[in-house]
Amino acid sequence: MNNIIMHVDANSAYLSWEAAYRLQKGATVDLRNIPSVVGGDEQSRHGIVLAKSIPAKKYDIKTGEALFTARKKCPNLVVAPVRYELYMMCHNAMINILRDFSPKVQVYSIDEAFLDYTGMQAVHGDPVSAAYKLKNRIKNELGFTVNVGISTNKLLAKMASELKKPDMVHTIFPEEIKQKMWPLPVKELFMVGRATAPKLYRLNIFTIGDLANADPELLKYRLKSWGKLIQDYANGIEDSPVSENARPPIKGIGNSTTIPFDVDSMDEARKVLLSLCEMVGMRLRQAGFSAKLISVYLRNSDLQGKSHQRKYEAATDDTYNIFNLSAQLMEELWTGEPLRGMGVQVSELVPNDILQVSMFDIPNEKRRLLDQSIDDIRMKHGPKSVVRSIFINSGLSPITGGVIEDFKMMSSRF
DNA sequence: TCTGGGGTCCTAGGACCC
DNA sequence: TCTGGGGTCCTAGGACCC
Repeated sequence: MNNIIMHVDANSAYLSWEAAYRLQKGATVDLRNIPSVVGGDEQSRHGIVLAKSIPAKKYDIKTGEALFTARKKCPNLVVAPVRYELYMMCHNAMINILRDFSPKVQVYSIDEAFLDYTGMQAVHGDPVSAAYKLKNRIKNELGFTVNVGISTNKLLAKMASELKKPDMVHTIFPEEIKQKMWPLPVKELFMVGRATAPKLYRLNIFTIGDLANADPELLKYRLKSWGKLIQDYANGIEDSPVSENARPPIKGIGNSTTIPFDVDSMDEARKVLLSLCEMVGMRLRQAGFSAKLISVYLRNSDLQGKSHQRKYEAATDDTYNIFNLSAQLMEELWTGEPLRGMGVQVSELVPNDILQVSMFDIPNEKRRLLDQSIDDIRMKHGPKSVVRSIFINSGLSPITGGVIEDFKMMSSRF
């Protein structure tokens, strides 16, 4: 018997959620019906479009583009600020409804999830009518719309949910691939991004169908293993399971930020780094891991990025250690050009409970207790309740990044 | 006036060892 | 001074996703 998989995708998630929230608060205008976007704060150089309404799309406004250019395309564009706590609430409410339709739900991102409907027909009826019920329940109870894609695997379900939007149910069953998926531009295929698409164009591959029927040897020669992966996808071949709640163990924790002004002194650079390390350290300790690999990322005013990393035999979760090691890496990497952005990433994580060495390290033990009590206060009273004095009057945030509680992105691959 | 922030996975090339 | 190949580890960068 065939599997039945659904993919549920909230339409223009951040924007719809903001719109629903405003209506609930008594707003008279629905952001979804006017040209509007959710975007960052331009004053602190975080000014990009994160989500757009359908009317905004008509002005050719694109997700990821600068707010400035978006407003040039549409002078009366409404810009709403980012509100992650709201998004988390909407996410949770949406997932709870999905769980009523099947116990096997895989959260894929903040606004997408897979649902394994195999064997659920006896309870909720045929897949298409169940999908309509699900979609309408979300619309009626939560006030926003979703697209539902239905097929026999995750790839096809996801491709189906991305057909016409919003508020729609689509199927792409294997026998429908040729008719519904092959005519689409090849860049619409999952895993064909802005680097792969031009390579395919040069091979005269313009549609998903072209890719499906291309010479496998040619693809292998030009695109290595990637060629095989995307050709399989073009043919609807994919068989990863819907893995409910099985959160894969985290591999790394990173924080990066665009600084409101270009940094050109070592002193300032160290402060930014420290504010990033504070959050990395806290999240690392909260997750119960220590890290062996530390990596620093710098971005200059031309938006060129570079990184430098080093592996340490002694794993650490100590903010002070992480900061010192990353500061050293930064000094080795930085040639003094003005910096627009910086990042710190730790990986090669070791669970603290199997790590004993640092327990015997008395000087570290003292700092460990300090970190722990600061974490406790910050968890209770907010991340900025304890602030290092060097940040006072610095124009810099004393702690940056990752406030979004316990939310984890899944792998970008199935 | 330019383009955020969080992830995962893969690959190329060099170092080093046998 | 010149001559191998294989395996593994490491780093930097690039690919993709939302």
